[in-house]
Amino acid sequence: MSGLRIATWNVNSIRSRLDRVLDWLDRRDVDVLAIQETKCRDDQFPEERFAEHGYEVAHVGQGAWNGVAIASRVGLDDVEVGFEGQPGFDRDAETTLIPMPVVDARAIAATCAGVRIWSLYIPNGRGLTDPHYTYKLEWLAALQTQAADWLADPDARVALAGDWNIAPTDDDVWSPEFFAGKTHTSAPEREAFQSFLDAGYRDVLRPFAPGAGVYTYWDYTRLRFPRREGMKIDFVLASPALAGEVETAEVDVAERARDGASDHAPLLVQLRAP
DNA sequence: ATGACGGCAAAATGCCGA
Repeated sequence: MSGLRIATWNVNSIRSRLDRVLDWLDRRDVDVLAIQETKCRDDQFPEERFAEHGYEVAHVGQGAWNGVAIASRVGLDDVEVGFEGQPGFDRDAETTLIPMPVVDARAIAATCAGVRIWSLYIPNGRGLTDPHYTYKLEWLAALQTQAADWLADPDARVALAGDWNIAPTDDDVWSPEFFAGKTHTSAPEREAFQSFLDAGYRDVLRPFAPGAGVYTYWDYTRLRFPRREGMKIDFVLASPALAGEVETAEVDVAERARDGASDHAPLLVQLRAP
């Protein structure tokens, strides 16, 4: 019996990417997939198609934006939408007097074969002086507070999987200069990412793909993919116990090369057989 | 100095993305 295969993928619309996502799950023999940017309401999510391929799905959607899900063929228990203290964002704060922050569909959890999986879509930030940037940092701080607690049991098997919208080191972007003054590489964002590592979480990919030029995202424009100009912004951060079970991890870059691909490639993690 | 691609929708232009 082989070990669990866990993946994360920002699919940039599950309705546009449905056939290729299902095909990828089959081809890569994936047990659990954390999905981000489903871009649909709960009633629009194609659960039946996933069921045909043997997967149960937990989803929380927000229409055209955001949306996260977990698809599993090894059980899907204790589903949790959002995390305690998850901040909201007020889209109309600039133009309306009454604050109306909305808790975005950016976090969902489930326990699959004994692993607590979080599918996370960290806010983009937009610009260093944008309210969305403050929101991003608050969101990460609130998540870190909870995530640190999830490590109280040293045997806890926890995976924080998703689109972190942070490139933690200069090796993780094709041009550090290009991103100077922009989001994703700023010191506060990198410190926020580091705070998860300081709490004990580990980037499960880096040991298997060290150094520069390992990316999970390439902009659709400017021929970024053929020019190999990408960013490493998708991560599976694992608790120490879970990280110790990892046999190998890889970015499926070939999936990004296909016609009609998401701008993100999937990240696949293979655990050792029990 | 802005756009490019791509997706979505109170849709044929505006928004969001990183």
